[in-house]
Amino acid sequence: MTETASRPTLEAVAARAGVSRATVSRVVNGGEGVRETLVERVRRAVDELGYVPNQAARSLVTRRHDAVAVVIAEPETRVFADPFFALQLRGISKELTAHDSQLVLLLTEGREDYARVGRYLAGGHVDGALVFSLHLDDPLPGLIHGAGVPTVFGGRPGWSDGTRVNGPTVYVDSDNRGGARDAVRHLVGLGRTRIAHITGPLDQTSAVDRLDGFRDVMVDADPRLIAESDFTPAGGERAMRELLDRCPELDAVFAANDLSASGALRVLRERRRVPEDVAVVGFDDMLPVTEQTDPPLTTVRQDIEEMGRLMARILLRGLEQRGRDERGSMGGAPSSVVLPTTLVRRASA
Amino acid sequence: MTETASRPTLEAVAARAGVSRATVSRVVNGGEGVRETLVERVRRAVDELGYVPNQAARSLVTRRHDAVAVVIAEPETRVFADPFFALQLRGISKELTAHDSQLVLLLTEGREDYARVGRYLAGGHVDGALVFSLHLDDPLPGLIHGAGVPTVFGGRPGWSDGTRVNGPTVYVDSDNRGGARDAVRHLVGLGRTRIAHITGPLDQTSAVDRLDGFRDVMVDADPRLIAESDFTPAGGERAMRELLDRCPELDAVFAANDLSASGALRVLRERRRVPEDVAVVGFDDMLPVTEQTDPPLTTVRQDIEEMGRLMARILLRGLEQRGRDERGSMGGAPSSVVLPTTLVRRASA
DNA sequence: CGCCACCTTGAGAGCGCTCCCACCCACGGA
DNA sequence: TCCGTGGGTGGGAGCGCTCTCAAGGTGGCG
Repeated sequence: MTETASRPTLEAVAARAGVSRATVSRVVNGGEGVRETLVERVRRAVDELGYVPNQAARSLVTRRHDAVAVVIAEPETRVFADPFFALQLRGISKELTAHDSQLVLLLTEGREDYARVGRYLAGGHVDGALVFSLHLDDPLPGLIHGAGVPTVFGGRPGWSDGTRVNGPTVYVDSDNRGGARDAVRHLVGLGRTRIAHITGPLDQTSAVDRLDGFRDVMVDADPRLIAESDFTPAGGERAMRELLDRCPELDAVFAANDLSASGALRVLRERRRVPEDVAVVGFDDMLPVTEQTDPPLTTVRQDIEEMGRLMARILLRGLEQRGRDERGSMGGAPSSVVLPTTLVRRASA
Repeated sequence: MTETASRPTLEAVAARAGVSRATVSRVVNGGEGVRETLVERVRRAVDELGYVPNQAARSLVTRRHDAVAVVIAEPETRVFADPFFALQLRGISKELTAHDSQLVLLLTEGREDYARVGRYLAGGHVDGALVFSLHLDDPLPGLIHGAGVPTVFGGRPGWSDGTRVNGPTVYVDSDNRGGARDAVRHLVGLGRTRIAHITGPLDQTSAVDRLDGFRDVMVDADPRLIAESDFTPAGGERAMRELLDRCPELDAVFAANDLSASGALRVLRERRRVPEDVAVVGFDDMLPVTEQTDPPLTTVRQDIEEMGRLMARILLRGLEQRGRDERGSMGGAPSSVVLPTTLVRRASA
């Protein structure tokens, strides 16, 4: 804890450089249309005084904040057990930094917090928002729409009745369905015929999409070969036991994520040989998990950091646009992006 | 991406409620010294108009931001592989939320980013900072001190020459040394005599402290029983192999964290029985790791979320103090806190 | 009945900045 | 020589809020 010195103002710099506030302001903001000698002089004054613009004063007039909120709506502890968000945050952070924007992190603990988030966003503290981890029928998109803040979602928001609440929604997502298809096709290509699926929590579109991808390939899959789970290792164990009970003859498992695959693998190791008897494929390619399972896990890679970066990029581009044409030319409304996935072969399948 | 409506101002609320701006301001900020009937009236006007105070305008005059920066200075990818930060963030977030403060996240990628962080902090955008993951001789504390921002560190900062750069530094840390002692004593209590230690990266005070704790108990430990590592599972594997080579007769291992313990365990499983031949203790009690190793890992628990919460609490308290006595009464300068750890017995030792 | 004290309210200044607009000063062409 | 043009500069308003201070109203007490 140390003392804050009172910081120099534009006025002070102007006085020192012997020019007006307006000129200093121009220099500080790029120096367009100011004689080179003056620019020099002002720059020197800025350095000497250690001047740093007061962001509050600036925002007050520009109505820009150079800040973006990142909303992580995930009450469950699970989130913190996997590096998913950390990676996305990292991608976001990099992109925002490159655009001199700040990252305001809003973590919610259950839906009671939604009101707070809504209030904050409506309060015009940030230029835009990046929102994660929505569940089916989540009220957050509606809330955010109400707040009137430009937003990009991480993962496709979904509603159980298939409608969109309002307006177009921009999101960045992985090609979960396509990736799942690739995974299952790979198993088929290995000659497996009794392929099981351990799902994620089906109130998340990513889990639903992966299940759909599974079904795309296994068109009339025996329902006993599908076990609902929750993306956790423990859940994966449970589901795997269930599957083995119901269908001892299964010869492959596609788990909706690496974590649940690792749980499944633990169970399988006691009763089967992997991949000889049962081949296993995961999803995500979370390195610390996939490389250290026994055997190493074949999985579907998605570039999580890139997703984060892309979300930020799309949002910032939208904000720029919006700033440029004062009265919304419908020109380049940003649209959603679905990133491709790739199958990563390791030993488990 | 949606449109921002122009938001109502204090003025508008005042007009609607038929009072002055000053009165509305009073009500919005707690309503002290305003007649109850007026408070009512203003509150209603606020609701009807959906008024939300403009933070920029407010900060401009109060010089407070109700925002705290969280600086995570960790270039290595490793960070994102363990839930450590996520948990701390969560604790911090909870505490800040309870005090209506926002969390501005500053992630750095290597030291090139330090200047940016320094500039940001010096820019007076936030009321204080919480800083993590310092390494030995890290320039960040100096930078931050220069910026004059009240700061609480996560983990004890350290300098190789044993000095502090300047002024008193406030930090929150676990009792790494004491926890390590407990772990090793537990192994001794189990009758183990040839106890090895897998260290963390020794440019971090936590790793050094744990090593010191190990040495406190194993006063003249054979240096061959100490293997330097890096807190990762892979590093743990490597170190374990090294130890087994050098000292095949070892009968216990204290790993500086759970991740490296899990790596060690993987190696041990192939060559020894755990815990019969070799007992293993970790550190952190990272549930997703400790509960799923084979066998489940005995470890030293630290309450990471609580550390985060405490850091925030100390910082906020300091800020309050500081606000109260305009000219720093030396009264209650906040001081560092070291949290106790507890040994959690599972099957590995 | 008058005076003083206290509580509530409003007026107004000003936080530090941006941005519009008017001004000044070369210039160049008529 | 005079006026028009245009780039460079400064003046000043105002963003939305807080906070000081003075004005007004009320009650208690002499």
